Amino acid sequence: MAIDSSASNGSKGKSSGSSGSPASGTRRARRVRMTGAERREQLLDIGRTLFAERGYEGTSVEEIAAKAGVSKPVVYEHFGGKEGLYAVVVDREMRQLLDMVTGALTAGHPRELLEQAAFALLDYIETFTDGFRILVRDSPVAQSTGTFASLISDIATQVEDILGLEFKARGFDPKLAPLYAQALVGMVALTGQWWVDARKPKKAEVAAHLVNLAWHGLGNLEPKPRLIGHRKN
Amino acid sequence: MAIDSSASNGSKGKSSGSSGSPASGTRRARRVRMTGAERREQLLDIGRTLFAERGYEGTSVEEIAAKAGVSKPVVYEHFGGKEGLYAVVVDREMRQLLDMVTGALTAGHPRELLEQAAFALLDYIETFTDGFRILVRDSPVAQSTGTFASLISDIATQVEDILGLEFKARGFDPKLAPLYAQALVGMVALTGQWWVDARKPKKAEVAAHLVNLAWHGLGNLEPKPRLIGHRKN
DNA sequence: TGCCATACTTACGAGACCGTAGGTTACGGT
DNA sequence: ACCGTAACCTACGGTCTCGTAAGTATGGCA
Repeated sequence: MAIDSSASNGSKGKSSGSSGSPASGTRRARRVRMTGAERREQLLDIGRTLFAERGYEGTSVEEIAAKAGVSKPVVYEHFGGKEGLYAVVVDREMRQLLDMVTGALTAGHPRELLEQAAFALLDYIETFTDGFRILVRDSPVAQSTGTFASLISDIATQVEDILGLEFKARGFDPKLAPLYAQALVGMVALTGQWWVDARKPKKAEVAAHLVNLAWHGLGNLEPKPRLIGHRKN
Repeated sequence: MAIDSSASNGSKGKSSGSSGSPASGTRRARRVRMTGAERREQLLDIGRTLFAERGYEGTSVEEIAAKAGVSKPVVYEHFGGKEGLYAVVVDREMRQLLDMVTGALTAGHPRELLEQAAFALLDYIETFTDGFRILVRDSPVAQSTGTFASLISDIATQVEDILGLEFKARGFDPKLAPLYAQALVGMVALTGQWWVDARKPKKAEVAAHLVNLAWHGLGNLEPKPRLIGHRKN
């Protein structure tokens, strides 16, 4: 419950490294038996992958353990069970996504905020695809919190606040802010979900077009939208 | 494989009706033993409800049978198994939704099309909430077809065609049509998902605002958007 | 070198669930 | 009143999975 370094060593099977600078403290690199923390991270990694591709119920503890090269009780030792592991995986992903999006929603002009948030979400999706897949799927445990819908709503709430202010300043009904917030977030989220598979335009371009649509509308689309902040990747 | 009447008698448990005009042909109303078709419809109804709230893997055949007041083999008799029943449920829902949306995408002006499609989706969500929940969840069987993503893509493809023409006429790159189509569909779909729970503004109003956003953009929002076609419910 | 904590294993109990074999009851026509 | 068919049931085999009990190896440290 304390470790939070996103180390994520991608070792699978039992192949051992060749040489190596000592990774942590006085420990040697080549070994089968891991530190508690190392094993924990490895299990989280594997769990995330499997949960992403098979869902919660479709993944068995034995499978996770096997892929990590250990036996079931190890998993129970670390996380108390399947739900425990799943909870940690989901929690970390939600944190990650929320941090990225929230971080993007701090600058100034609403249009910039929109642009940054859209880009941030796409960035998260690209970087943590498995996590995104897990969040999109339905969480069996913890209906109230932990759902993707609740996460989306969480983000939407932040957008709401921004929109609410803007609406007030422009004389619109602020009660409609949630609706528009939801629509905007939904637009970006589902576009992201689509973009996960068909990565046709580049991330920045997708973001630019999303902003274009959201800001100008179909009636006044710009032919060649550009992001204000210049991003490369 | 032939019945398609959406009768959906909501009988649960074993309580028998009181009086009653004969429902079909010469049969009496009060009876425990149903016709094959009746039982089939009932099982589909119950299955849809349970799948909607617990997901595919979270629902057991025994549970479905129990809720219908019969035993497992009846389910196997009708649908050959859990997957069979699920497949029929999903198929019907996809058909329903696709019909409604496709039907809404036949008129003339793009803006009208957008308006009608948005309304159609909201209408489907309101009327067949359970079905929508099932479609939104992930289908375990049949990865290629049957997924919500594929359905969304299916709808998005139709929107693509419309947008593609419009883009060409306006001198935009038609290759971007998929992106904008996905964004629009995503906007409406996730707003609908949100609206399922918090039914705050009325359906028509939501549709009007969605059209407002999609058409004018945040930069040129109309204060009081109205639907062109006047709908009541 | 021997000890001891930590990492890890084998083996198993308990329960859930799918799917089926074979038998039973009610309904409708004759 | 009888009989066949369609609807339905009890009971069970087999598989899968979670979770636990009890025992084994490994590696640092006195």
